[in-house]
Amino acid sequence: MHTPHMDDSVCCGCHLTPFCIGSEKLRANPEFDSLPVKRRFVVKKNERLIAPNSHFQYLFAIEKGSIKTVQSEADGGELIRGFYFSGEVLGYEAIYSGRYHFTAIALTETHVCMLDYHDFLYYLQSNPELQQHILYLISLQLNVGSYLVSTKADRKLACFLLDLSSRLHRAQMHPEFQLPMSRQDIGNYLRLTAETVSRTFTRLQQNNIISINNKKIGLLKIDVLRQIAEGLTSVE
Amino acid sequence: MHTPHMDDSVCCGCHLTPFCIGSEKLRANPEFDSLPVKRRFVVKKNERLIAPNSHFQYLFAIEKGSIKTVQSEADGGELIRGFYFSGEVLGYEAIYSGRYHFTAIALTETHVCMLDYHDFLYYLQSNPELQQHILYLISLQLNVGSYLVSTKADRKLACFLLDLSSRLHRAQMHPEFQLPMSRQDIGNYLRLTAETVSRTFTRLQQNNIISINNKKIGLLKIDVLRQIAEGLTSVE
DNA sequence: CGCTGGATTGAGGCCGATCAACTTCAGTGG
DNA sequence: CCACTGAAGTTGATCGGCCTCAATCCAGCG
Repeated sequence: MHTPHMDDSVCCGCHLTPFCIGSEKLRANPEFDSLPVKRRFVVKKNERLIAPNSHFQYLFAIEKGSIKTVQSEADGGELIRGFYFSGEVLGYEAIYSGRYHFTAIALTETHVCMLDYHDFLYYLQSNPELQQHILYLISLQLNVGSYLVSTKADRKLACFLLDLSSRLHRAQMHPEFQLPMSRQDIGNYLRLTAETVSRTFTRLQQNNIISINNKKIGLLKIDVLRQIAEGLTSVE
Repeated sequence: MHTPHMDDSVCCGCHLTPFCIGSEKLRANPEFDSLPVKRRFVVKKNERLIAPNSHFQYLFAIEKGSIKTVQSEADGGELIRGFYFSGEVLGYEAIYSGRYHFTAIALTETHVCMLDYHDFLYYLQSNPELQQHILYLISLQLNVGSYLVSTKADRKLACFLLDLSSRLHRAQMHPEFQLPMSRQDIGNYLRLTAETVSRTFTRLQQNNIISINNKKIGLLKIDVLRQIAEGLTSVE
């Protein structure tokens, strides 16, 4: 991990905020402890947050920014396991094995909170609401990226764009947004080549379903995009 | 759900057994409560355990047998989301939405325990060890089926067979086993056609990497199979 | 201004889907 | 026990979509 510098800005929150310092609830009931946040810091673009195969110790809450987790394959290829955006929590996959079987890299400047997992477990004991909430969050995680199994490229990309449009802005659906990752990253995630991603974007644009200008995406016909995402239509 | 009949046989356990009736630990410390098991019953082959889109209320622990979860798609196709075998627990995916977005069907006669989720949460409060254990189990679940994103058919199937060989017998790796599901089910899970599954099996057999006789599988060269699973080699 | 890496576009080949024929298997009833 | 039947599995021929490789375009930046 590159030497991160501490973050003294105002926290804009994450999925664990209800249990964290300064939440409404905790201010009203100072007898409750807050989540044991180890420290907050900033990871710069293209810097590494987690080294591959390193020992699992922390969950990372992303306050602001975007992260990719990358698994290098035996054949030399790189597989992107997931993208994580503002508000989301990263690291659950590593609990079972005690190791992060991936590298985590910031796609944009990213503000992160570290939560020591053992402290977290200890805090969990005294907080049944968090017990329920954490099961909810991991359950959500189990359903993320289920569209990866689609076979058609246009379907995968339609799902991907719809997914991004709601996750990039803290679950608020936005029809316009900036792609934080490259075509290659998208391809590595969806198991397509960058060329196929590019071609499919072009076709979607030619049909006026999306607009695309480098990394700037606009969803023009969301209903059509949803139909493609469900496999009911194709482009061209 | 078809009218299930109660199971009065001896329990052979599941991933939650350490917290359940009759475990070593609980017999030694009778002051601890046991997990609130609602009831045990048997689901016959091809019968339904969970109706599609039904309200989430229970986690299901599979004591013995095999289950598939099926999601019907808008285009009429059927996607198999997962297979569950002896010892495994089914239902985490439904926590976040409060609904099972799938059908669960028994592939073979299956013995199941129902756990009411609200009772489970209540029990969880008083049991930090279970808190830790359940996070471990769901973390494991997050990593199941990660090989689905492979692009090549032989690679998917190699991963699938290795996965099955260890999961079918309570995490004990067995080089010989019986496939509980059809070629079509395998295809729907791996996003291949039944024809491709059949052809790939045949090629693996011709190279003496596996033996296959209808549903009976033997893994002859596990090291080679692992290489294929990692994308280092192909068949033929 | 040229450099560099990402993005786009084009031509050709391969793998898995599709469609169809055939074989094998499991279950049923005579 | 065998004959029948429908489902599951295998095998073959063809087609199409994505990959591959290569050239070009473009944006950001010194």
